[in-house]
Amino acid sequence: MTKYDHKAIEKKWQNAWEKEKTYQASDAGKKPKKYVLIEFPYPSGEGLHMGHLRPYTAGDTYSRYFRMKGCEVLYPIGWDAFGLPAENFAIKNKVHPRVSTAKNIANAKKQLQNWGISFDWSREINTTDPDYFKWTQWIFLQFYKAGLAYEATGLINWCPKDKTGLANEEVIDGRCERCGTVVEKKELRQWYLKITAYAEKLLEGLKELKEWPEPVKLQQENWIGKSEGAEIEFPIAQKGIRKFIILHGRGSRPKDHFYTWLKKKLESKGFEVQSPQMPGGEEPKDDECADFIQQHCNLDEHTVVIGHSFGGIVALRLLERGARLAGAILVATPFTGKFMDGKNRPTVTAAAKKGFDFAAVIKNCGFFKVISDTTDYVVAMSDGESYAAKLGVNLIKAAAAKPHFLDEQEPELLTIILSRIAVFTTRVDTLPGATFLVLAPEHPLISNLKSQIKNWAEVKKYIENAKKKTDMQRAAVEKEKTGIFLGSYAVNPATKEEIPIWVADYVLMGYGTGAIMAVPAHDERDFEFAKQYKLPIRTVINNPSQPPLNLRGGETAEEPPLNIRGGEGELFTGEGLLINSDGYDGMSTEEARKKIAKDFGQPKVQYKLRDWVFSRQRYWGEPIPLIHCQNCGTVPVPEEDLPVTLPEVKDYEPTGTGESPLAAIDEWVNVKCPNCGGPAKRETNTMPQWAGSSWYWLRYADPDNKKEMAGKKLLKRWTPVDVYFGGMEHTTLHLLYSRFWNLFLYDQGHVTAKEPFTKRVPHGIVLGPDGEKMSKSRGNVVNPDEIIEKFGADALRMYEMFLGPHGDTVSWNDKGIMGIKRFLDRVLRYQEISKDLPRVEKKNLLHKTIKKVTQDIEGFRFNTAISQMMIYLNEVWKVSEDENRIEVDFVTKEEWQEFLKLLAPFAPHLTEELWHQLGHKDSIHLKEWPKFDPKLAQDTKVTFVVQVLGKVRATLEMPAGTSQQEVKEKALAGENVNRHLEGKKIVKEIFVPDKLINFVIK
RNA sequence: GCCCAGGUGGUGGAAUGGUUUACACGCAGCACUUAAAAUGCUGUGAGCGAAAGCUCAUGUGGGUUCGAGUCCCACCCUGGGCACCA
Repeated sequence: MTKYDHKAIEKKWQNAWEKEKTYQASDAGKKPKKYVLIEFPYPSGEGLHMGHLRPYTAGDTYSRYFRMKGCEVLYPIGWDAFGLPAENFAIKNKVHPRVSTAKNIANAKKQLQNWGISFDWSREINTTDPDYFKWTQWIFLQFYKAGLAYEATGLINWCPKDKTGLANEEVIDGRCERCGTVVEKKELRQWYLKITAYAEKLLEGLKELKEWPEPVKLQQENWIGKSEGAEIEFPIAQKGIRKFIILHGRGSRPKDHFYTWLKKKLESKGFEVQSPQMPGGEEPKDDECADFIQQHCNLDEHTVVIGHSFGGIVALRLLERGARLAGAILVATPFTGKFMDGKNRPTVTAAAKKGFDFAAVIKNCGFFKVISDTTDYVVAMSDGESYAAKLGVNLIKAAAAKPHFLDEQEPELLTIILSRIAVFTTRVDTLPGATFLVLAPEHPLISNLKSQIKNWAEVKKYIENAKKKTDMQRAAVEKEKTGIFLGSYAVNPATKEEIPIWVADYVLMGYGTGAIMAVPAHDERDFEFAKQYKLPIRTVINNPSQPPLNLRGGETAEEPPLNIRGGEGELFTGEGLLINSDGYDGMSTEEARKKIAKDFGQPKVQYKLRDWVFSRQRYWGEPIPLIHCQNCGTVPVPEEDLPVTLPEVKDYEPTGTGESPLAAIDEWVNVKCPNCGGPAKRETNTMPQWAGSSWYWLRYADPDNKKEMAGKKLLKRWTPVDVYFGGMEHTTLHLLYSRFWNLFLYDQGHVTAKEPFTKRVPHGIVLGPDGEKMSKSRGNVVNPDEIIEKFGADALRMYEMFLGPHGDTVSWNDKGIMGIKRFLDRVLRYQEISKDLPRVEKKNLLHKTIKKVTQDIEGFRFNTAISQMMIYLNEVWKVSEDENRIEVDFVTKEEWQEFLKLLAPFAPHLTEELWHQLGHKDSIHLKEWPKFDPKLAQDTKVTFVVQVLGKVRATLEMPAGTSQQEVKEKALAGENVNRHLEGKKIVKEIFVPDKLINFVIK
């Protein structure tokens, strides 16, 4: 008995396929295209594992099937080779990541070839290849030019072990996705991609993805987290302010910038406003201006001075001279007199350099607000920070509509000046029930209120503690809510009542406005908080399942409303009719939402999705192609200078200070500004690993293009990807990022398909034999290469698919593979021993098998396709004791060849070998896929089930299509059936053709 | 807590509302062999029975139906995602 020498045969055909370029996809030709994609691997030092094998084999089987179906199949492969492991290896062993990566790639490539995967190797790509990342950088520049890449300082997730910032999506359960370290919050200047600008498009696009699994779409939808509601502003109760004076900046006039707009806004709130033109024009002097104001304006304890830029210096000068004011608001003031753009403004600098008598300034002023613009590139944030500290307040950071607050309208400024607290809510209808406000500990307005906060030390302690807690700790406390009263009150715009303002860490700065209106009677969290601190709970919606309350909320007309004693009341979060809400009483919650939003707020849509932190402080990534020039600000690297490659460094160690190791390479960092030729510095942050994988499928279409990311013609030929195999774990990472990039590139006219992946097929995880996740530490890792050594690639591939449905998590079972091995051996032996023997046709079974295998491959039910082929072989393979004495007929050569073709996508090596042994000279993998005749695929003989009262009492073998009458007659002749019918009357008869007959008796 | 997916023999799993347990593993018996391995054949949900056959079994409890693993309601458990998102 011959045994299948898998080693020799598999090698032989792998070499032949490579030589013949059997799987190369043609850019030309008339065949319909089919683009099948798997998630390209990270070439780690460990090599590829079972987790790679499963999707790659599925994609391979699928691709081979469509090739035989007559499609031009593109099944490409590449390497996602930037990333931390290579860099950490470099740090440890002082080997350049390029070197270790190349070695790992060579190894992984060999593995893939041993697995017999039919990749088109001519299109192999590598994200670390400068010819590739040139275009990754180019795409970044398109984002930058479109205003979708921006730099900002913010609290970001920071991994202390990897010493780099992380995107929101990379934090799993409060831990770093890569190394599992608890993530900290760190304030850093970072690059962001404005994925939030695409939130709506990403959400809308999901609707078009008809061939995506619902759970994947749902998970993305939840991640984007759209909620529709309203923003409402609560004015802070401030008594005693009657007048504002607006002091303009250097060289400006009262009609410039936001001044006129602000004046009108403040006047409409009933304040008196003066906006005088100060002397000095382009070169104003602070003392002259102060003189002028003192002469022309009435300054008193009811006046607040707003100083913009140079105007801020004048304001402080006035206070220093003894003017008494209610408050001073300093907007983007260059306190140190230094400018980031390098330009000279001599009088401003001179005025600032004089300094101030802070003791006098503080003594004469009720409150200070120091406001800096996070997008300012003229006045440094540090100016604001140091002066805020000297004035004893926290700096208020605001995003100006135009840098340095130069726009005609600056809404954020108005909010700060008026001390209004904006809240976002999806339940505007409950506004009359808002009995207090809660700010997040990071809320910028808190420092604003400082002068009014009597227990500042306590508040400060609370805030600092909250900031120290990680997200995980903050969420873990869940049960007990903590918070502290700020001593200030805001006005509920609906009830006009003054309600207390609290700080509590159950309110998150990152969502909405970082402040909420608390409606304890109708929100679970607010309810808990109110109970804890005995705050009033006012019912404003009647619970329909409870006895109705009167419109004032009491049970009888005489009873007072239900908002009396703090901490007492009921919670109801459902819908109903409004009560206790004056003009809104009796309305449904739905009606009230519309009406109250119209009266007191404006409609607003909020998303949970945050912008994508796009910079990493590491070496082994694509350098962000920007240059910082003292004169021109941030300048993109000209496209003709791309790619910006990585310099050689001695040390790959991250600095840990928030700067990349690249920052230490002076000869790389220092460049000439492409704009003005002056001295400039390169951006030293690199891109996250997700960058290279966010467009790679586009490059496969046109991998050697030197002029473009990918040519339109070839993009049209190949994209979108028809089927994308991959893991659930990428749903809110790679898959979302890729859709974002593709949608953006589509909007910019660079790609031809709006959505990148027509169909998404998730695969299950392969667990170890113990049912646990395979890991070195558990010692349950099954190495695919060892299995191949023992059983061959065909057996391994088929067994992986046979283990269970493609989407399910499966456990590897060492013994099970023998079943597949036996099957393959039997296929081989069948062909051997059936030579020169008489043959018969098994048409029905063959067509049934063709039908099942075809439909199962298309439906990704590879396991049942394999079962059907086993059934076929079992049926034709019946040998008595002596193998040479044939008991059952062999099928004809024609039928056998059809069977081999069915098996070809699953066991490519064996079938190719047998195919050639039958005398063929060409590859089985390019032969036409068998067709089935639906009539022949049906059974000629069927088993009828005879039931009495739904219970099986007999079965009948009869030809398909037998009439009800005939079946009934035969059924009633049966002994057992008769016994159950005895003495009863048949009241009903149910007949299902070719299936069953059921007698209902009485 | 909320949102998904799932729960079927000793095991992996199969099953358009129609014989539950296909296919495979494992196990048992038999054949071949001096023997073992390999290979082949037969059997294999549980209980009762000599057999014919009967009863009970798809997480639990109800319901719809001539008939439910499949549809509906409630609950339990496992896996995945989100998690104070206002």
